[in-house]
Amino acid sequence: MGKPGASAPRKLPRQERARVTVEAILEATRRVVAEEGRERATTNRIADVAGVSIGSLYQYFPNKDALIAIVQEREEESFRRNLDPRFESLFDLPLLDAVRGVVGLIIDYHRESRDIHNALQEAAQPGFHDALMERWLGVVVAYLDEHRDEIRPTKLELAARIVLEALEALVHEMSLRDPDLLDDPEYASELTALVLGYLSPRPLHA
Amino acid sequence: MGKPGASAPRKLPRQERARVTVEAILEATRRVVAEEGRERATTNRIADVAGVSIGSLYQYFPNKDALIAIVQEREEESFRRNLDPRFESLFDLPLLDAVRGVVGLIIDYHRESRDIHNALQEAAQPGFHDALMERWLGVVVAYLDEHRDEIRPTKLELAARIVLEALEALVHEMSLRDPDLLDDPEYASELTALVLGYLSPRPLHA
Amino acid sequence: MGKPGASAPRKLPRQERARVTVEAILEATRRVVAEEGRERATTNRIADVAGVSIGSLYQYFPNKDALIAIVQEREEESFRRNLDPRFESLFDLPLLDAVRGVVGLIIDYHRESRDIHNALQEAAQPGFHDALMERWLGVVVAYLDEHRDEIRPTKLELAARIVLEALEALVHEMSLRDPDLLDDPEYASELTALVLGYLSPRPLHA
Amino acid sequence: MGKPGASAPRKLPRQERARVTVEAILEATRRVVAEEGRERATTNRIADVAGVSIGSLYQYFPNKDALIAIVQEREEESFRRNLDPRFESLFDLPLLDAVRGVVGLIIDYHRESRDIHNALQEAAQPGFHDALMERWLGVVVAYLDEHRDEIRPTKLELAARIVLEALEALVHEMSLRDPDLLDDPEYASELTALVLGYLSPRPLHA
DNA sequence: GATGAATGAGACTTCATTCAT
DNA sequence: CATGAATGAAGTCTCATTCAT
Repeated sequence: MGKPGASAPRKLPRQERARVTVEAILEATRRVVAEEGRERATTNRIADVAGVSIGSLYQYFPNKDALIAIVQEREEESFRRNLDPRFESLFDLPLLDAVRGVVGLIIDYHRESRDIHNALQEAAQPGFHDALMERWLGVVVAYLDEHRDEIRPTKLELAARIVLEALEALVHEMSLRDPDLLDDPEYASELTALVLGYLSPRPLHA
Repeated sequence: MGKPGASAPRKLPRQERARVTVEAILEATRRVVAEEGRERATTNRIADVAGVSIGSLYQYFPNKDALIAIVQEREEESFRRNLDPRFESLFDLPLLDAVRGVVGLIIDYHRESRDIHNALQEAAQPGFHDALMERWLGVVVAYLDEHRDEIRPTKLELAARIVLEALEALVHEMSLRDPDLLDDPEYASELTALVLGYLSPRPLHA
Repeated sequence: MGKPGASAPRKLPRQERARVTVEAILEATRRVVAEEGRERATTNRIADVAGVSIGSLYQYFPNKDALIAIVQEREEESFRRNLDPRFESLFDLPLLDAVRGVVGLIIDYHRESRDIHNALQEAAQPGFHDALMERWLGVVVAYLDEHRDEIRPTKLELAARIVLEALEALVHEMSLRDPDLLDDPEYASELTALVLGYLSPRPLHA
Repeated sequence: MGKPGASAPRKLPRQERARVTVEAILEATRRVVAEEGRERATTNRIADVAGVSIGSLYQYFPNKDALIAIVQEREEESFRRNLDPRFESLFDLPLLDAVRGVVGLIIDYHRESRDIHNALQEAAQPGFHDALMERWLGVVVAYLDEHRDEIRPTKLELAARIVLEALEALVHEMSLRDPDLLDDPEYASELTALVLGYLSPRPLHA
């Protein structure tokens, strides 16, 4: 995973009790990182919030970085499980609906995960963002390829990247700056317009 | 500024010598943060790079956060001075040219300032980004207002925000992930297409 | 023994199963200490190597020091059983052969037990060395007494100590620094010469 | 140097005050290691004994190992300065006097430095012993070479090693076990006899 | 009895900040 | 004013030992 400490728990919990502890630590990490930021997320604080001794934390995680990396992976995995199916189901829809769907999906995603997403992204690590982006990119490229004659751009990978990155950034920013906007249908429809306008074959400056 | 001990130097330098010292410290901070990242930017390291004793640093800056805040402000100010005039000069151009100009401006901006921008943004502090955004927003809104009849969106502030945020994010991402793309005219033209497509009055799904 | 909680198992194993456990722990301790050094010999590691839970370890040994003390005693005991008979059998031989025999014995001893001997000696505890020394000293003194008229020294205890200590030290050093020398018959013969030269009644500087 | 942390102070003291601090730390290390053993020699304890904050310790020494390595080097250096000249001056004397001199020297050396020598040797590091041994070995070999026709051994390096190692070990042991013996002239004369008997050309078992 | 989960004192080290010179 | 020495809270991590199951 690039960074040190990798991701394998140093000891696998055998008893139920231990599984609870591990879970508490992971959840505490998630919360502390999300709510108080990465700087505040000291191992002592995490152990504290988890209601567990510092020793227990190190019984299951080899070091702080590994712990945070694991939380990150889990977050990612969780989003993967939630969003990927919804995302892929948009595949069969016509352009307009597909775009609307993607916009909605990204908005939902940020609504749910604002804090953790944000705090984790703060890290230098590749993070979420990239993983998501990477996986979705392929799907979008394939979709654009299938609808090649309905759209203007020809460099599909570039186009896909522009679309996804723009949506992600815009929603992300808004989720930080003006969260209420996420619930405003007009915002969603403007984002849809942004994407459709970009893809649209019509002459731009006739 | 959110943080304590914000941004006023604790003591204004009276003598020339002192002004030089303050300058050295600020420049050292900038360099260390930009080149070695925020973690490595300890006050002792900064003083060292500045060729100044740690005591002197604290003579002029009440604490580390304030020091960094000031550097941030100065960076911002510097960009303001460089970019604002160029930005405002686009004001008089027709839509197409104006958009092209803004795209070029943002690309230039990131080309020059990747490291420092990036390192500072890492902070939780509002940062650059926002300041820039805030100021430009007004200009863009005004411009859109003047060209109201050439564009589709009616909520001008929202539209301006979408445009600026999308451009900023896309260029920022690319500057990190694929810096060479910043020099590719095709990338610039796609970004232009994105914005024009969004603003364009033509019916999107007639 | 100087240290607290010295050397009595906190609980004597009644069942066969328990005896096996105790044995496994002691053997694991021996191996870990010998092969990985005293620093690596944590109680958890020992329990692990013994294939036993840490709880079991503490069921039979009150603390780490006691555990190691016991291992030490057993090592000593083992050498006692192996070497003492051979040592005592030299008793009846004439001086030259007796000395040769002792030299050979000490060399063998170190060849076999370099690691454990070494690792245990590292401890501040009196250790092996002394126990061995103490027991053998008496035998040597008795022997010298019997051969009183063939040797120069009259303070027999001092002489015995000098002889044994010199041999032990020289072999020990060589076993660490140049182990191959232990197999070189010339080394053995030089050691023999050292002892005989010391004991020899002949005028040294006539 | 072998071990980590090397030996360069991380920062050279400029002011007299700092030099005093550094000295206090080194002396405290020496004392704590000598009097309480290596295990007890924690950096906090050392700082405490030095009457200095833990931060000051780390201002001048990069880590514990380096600190101890430096103390070791200094000890060695100190002995070098004290003993080497005396040792080399024995060079010109006839065999009997030279041996007596060496015995005396080694006894003096241990009388002065029992504790520190002992504690430092405990370490796995090459240590004192070896350094001393190595340097002296050459001198002794040269001496034996010059007196080649007065002595029996022909493998001079081996002989030198046996002599030095035996003396060192015997004196070392005695300094731990029966320190008063170090002041007993009879002990010295027995050691002399040991060496002379070994070197003596007379047939041992004619 | 056995297991292994849990504990927490304490070791090492960093770094923002103060203070004597 | 400038210097840099000194401080110590706080962070990461280990490991002997206890305790619930």
